[in-house]
Amino acid sequence: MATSETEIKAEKPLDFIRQIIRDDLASGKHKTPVTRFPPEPNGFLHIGHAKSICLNFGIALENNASCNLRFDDTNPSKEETEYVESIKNDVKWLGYDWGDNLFFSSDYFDNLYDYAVELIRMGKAYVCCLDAEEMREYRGTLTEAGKESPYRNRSVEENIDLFNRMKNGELAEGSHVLRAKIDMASPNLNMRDPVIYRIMKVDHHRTGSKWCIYPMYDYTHCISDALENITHSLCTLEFEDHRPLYDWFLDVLKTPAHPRQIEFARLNLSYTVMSKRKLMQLVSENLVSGWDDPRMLTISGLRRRGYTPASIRNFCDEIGIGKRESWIDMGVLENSIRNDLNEIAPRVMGVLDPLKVIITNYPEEQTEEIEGKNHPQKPEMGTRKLPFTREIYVERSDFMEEPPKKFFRLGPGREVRLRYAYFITCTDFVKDETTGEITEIHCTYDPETYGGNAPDGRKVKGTIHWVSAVHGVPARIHLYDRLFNIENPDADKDVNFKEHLNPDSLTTLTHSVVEPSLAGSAPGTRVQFERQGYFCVDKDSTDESLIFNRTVGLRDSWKKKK
RNA sequence: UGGGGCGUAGCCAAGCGGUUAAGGCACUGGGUUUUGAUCCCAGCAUUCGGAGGUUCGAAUCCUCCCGCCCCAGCCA
Repeated sequence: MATSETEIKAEKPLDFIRQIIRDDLASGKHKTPVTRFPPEPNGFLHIGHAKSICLNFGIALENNASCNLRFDDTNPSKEETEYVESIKNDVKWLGYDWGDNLFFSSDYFDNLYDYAVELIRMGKAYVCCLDAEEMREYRGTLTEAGKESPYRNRSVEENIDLFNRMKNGELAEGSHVLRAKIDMASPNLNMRDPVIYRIMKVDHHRTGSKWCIYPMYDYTHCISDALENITHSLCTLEFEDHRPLYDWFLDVLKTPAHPRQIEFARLNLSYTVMSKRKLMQLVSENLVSGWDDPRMLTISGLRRRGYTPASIRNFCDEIGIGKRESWIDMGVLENSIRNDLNEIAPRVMGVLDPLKVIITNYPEEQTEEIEGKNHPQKPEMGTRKLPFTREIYVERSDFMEEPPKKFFRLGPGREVRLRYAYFITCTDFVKDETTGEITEIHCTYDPETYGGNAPDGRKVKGTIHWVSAVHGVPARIHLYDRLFNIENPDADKDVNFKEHLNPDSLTTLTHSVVEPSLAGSAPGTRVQFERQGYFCVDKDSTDESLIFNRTVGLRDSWKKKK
């Protein structure tokens, strides 16, 4: 087992980042890699973050190295402790461990301040009094160089004094910023004297009221990486233009280490949105039930939906790491959870939309205990007893009054197998003439077919699932479909993404009946309802009121054909 | 029309001057099956955005062209 796994890993080609790391190790540039996952605590983690988490922690694991969890908390106006806890929880749930390496950018506020003073002393930074509007004008455009700020050549002393007064809260928000002195004519806008500190008279979730100036991302991130001795700082493509700035700070400040920033493409999934802002909007406008709504592609949503950590890790592994902006089909994610659940989920029977069947030749008071396999390919998963009675429920969709030829289920005069039980033949049905609804069907069973085989060798094409009407346990079932009804809800800039919300993304079934072995199932329990799909007991489920969430349906080639 | 990136099948993605251009998803056909599931087997790019060039040999190197993405927050 261990051998075959390592063989598989050895065969799998390395992505370009792992190749770089392998080369850096081979050349002796680094003894061991150190990575980091740097979320901003301003929202919940989603499947896109999982890609980054699996990359960074995965590299650490493969190299027996460490990956730091660092909260990038430089903007106290947007960040909250609540998110810190949810993020830690989600990373842990995904199966990763940062050990003692839990950090916050705010841990480095003192260092960052000292480095800023050093920049000023070197004549590489200055306090600028341009307001936001003016600064934009001075910055120039994509095709025209910017103009130098009139404050660009203040003396070191004046800059030190002003920066000090910024820090001491003597100056108003927006009135002054500290800027790096680089090159207003650079074709890279990030190099046109970027702001490195701004005044924000806001309490910080960790440092309280200690600071009223806060450092900007570009300045903070590279130095934080250097202070933590990160070797490879992995981020998404939009930061490619920031790399020269990343390197500039570290070169000028001569930090003890100079990590290498490498950019990779972020994950895009069809039929969903991935930006934290939009997810936040869905939550705050109650378009979903919360961050953990099972339709949300947040880690907590996927967890509640029934996804396993392994399935998410496999998914991330499968989609690979590259620099092309790609769109992954939702089916790939669904496939990864099916693959995992197919192996581990016990099979059970549950009738989502019940239709009563009366087996007219079965004794009224009789109950038989029929044995069902918990997994047809894995006898080690054991068996369970299924009570069989004269009245049972079957799936409404398993009966048709006028079935087409290829319909291998119940219809007038047709014979099917009840899974693990008997062959039954439909003899009659009752229909509500006003609504046209079939209210019950009558069948006879063949006592010779106990267990599901006919001694005379006769075959049936269909096997359907069932639950005893007297022993069945009522349940509420949530069926989920994609949250949006078009592949890319963000594509059209003129149409709000919310216009594309799928009105049928949630279907609640309140009259479902499941087999009695499921009574009292604990939240988080995952099963396969045979012929239906994989389901997970919802966190709000109780012994009195069972709730199942459909994680994903089974592949259905019959539905496809229709 | 500045700068930085990216183009291999319907969707991902290997490939790193000499291979029949990996693999997965999807799709199609067949087999097994007491889940129309799973599993198994087979098929699925004479061609790598386009055009030239270098070379005995190019998806891989060079040139030009085309297309797409990102950048003008005191957000990250």
